[in-house]
Amino acid sequence: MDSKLFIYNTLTRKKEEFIPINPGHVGIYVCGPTVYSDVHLGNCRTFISFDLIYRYLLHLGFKVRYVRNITDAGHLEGDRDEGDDKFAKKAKLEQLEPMEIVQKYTLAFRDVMRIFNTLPPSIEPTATGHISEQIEMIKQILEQGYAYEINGTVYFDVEKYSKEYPYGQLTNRKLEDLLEGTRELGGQDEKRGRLDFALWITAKPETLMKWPSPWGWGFPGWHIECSAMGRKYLGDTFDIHGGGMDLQATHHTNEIAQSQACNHKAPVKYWMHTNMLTVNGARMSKSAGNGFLPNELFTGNHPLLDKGYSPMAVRFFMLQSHYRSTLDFSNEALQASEKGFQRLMAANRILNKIKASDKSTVVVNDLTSRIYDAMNDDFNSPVAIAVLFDWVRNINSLAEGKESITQPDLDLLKQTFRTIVFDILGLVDEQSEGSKQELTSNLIDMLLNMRLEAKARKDFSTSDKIRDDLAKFGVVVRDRKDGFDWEIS
RNA sequence: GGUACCUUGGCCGAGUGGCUAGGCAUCGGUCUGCAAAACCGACUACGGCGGUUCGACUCCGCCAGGUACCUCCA
Repeated sequence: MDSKLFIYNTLTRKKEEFIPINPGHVGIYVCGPTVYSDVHLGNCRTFISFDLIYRYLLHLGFKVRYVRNITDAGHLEGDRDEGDDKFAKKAKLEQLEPMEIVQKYTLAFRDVMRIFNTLPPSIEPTATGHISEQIEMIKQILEQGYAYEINGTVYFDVEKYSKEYPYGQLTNRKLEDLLEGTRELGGQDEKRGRLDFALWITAKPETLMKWPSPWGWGFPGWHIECSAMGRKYLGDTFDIHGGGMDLQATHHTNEIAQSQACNHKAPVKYWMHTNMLTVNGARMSKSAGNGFLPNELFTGNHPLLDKGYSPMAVRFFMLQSHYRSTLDFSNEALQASEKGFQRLMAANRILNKIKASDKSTVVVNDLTSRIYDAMNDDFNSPVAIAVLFDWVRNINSLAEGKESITQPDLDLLKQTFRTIVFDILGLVDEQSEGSKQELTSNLIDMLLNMRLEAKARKDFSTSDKIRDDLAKFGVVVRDRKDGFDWEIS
């Protein structure tokens, strides 16, 4: 492909041509979940978006190292340093060891990711597994004079840093504005500057997860893990760093500051941020209590849901909007996507029934080029899906003989269509999976062949009975000119 | 309060200075023993008020409404 890939870079607020640092290779870091509770659908959206991005980069032939961390340490509640550690708090609540909490929710997270058919990252590093790297980085930042220690806690000196580097560049803000916007913090604060944040936090007697450090027993601040692990696995400067938009202002801003202060290099070339999933216009979040758990969605067991939705219908729903747009979550929207998704899958099956002829009235290359145009424009999956639906129409017309296609073109169409749908968009035809399904499908075929015979001898009462009985089990039958078609509703 | 962003047809959602995605729903028609599916066709929108322009939904300004961030959250 000689067409160019463009990526919207939060740093410059523009779409920029993607030029990897090392030709042919891409290093990408995505902020993963904090595993002290179940991930909700909003979290899933971000990881599904980056899965699309990962898949497309792979498709383009890049050798990609995709790093997505698991945050399993630290994370104070509130910006004051007297907050509780999330893991310790949750551990107390569930009467478990903090690492039991971590294990439980890490496994649950991976299950959910698998259900949504996301590819596993190349490396999934944990914060607790990289304490020494984080301590090392903090030492380096201290040595360079961008941090200070007070009573075993190490703070990053934002004001000193901002004299040399643009601190608020990721959100296009000036330091003065940020200072102005900082709220009054109640109580005493040992930090020198209002914007300073902790790199290392001293352990209190009740702190459960703590490690020895040059500053005594403690645990790492939230932001340092990504700086340390990104550097370790992807280098001082790497290609893409991603995460949800909610991380942009604080987490990523501080990450840049730490890395820059330590390495004196911009850590990342392209910053990518995915937008929020909303419910009735408001952001889905843990604290707001409007989160949906994946399982509630699959089963429909939630007051706001009319019914359950399959994982692939949900994935498709998410891919139908652009990753930088908010996406509003509703029954109607979900149902529309579910039907569209089924139509797409049906077209894929119909593809197998098309017979080649001696000339083509459709231009397969149109599909290919339009898909690349869409995806190269900042991974525009909704436009790609629109193109796919134009071809759903073509595929149906081909099956009905209204259009014709040669064998080489048909082979190309099948290959292209499936590459897009399954490899790039990462969808799965849930209906055609597994051996049990195969048996079911054979049984249904058998019954429908009997029905065909009944119809041939005009025994419509029998043929209707077969159809109606199948309908009772949820099998929808459709007659076709050359036989039949069915699906499980 | 500060800083950004958003407002598209019944719903969801792309996008562009002129050629007006797509999905779902709805209404006609074709096909069918009936039904469904499929196909064909219809419905042609861009918050309000000004401005720039030959021309704006797309650019600028103001207003209204909304959202996010500034505090843990993808």
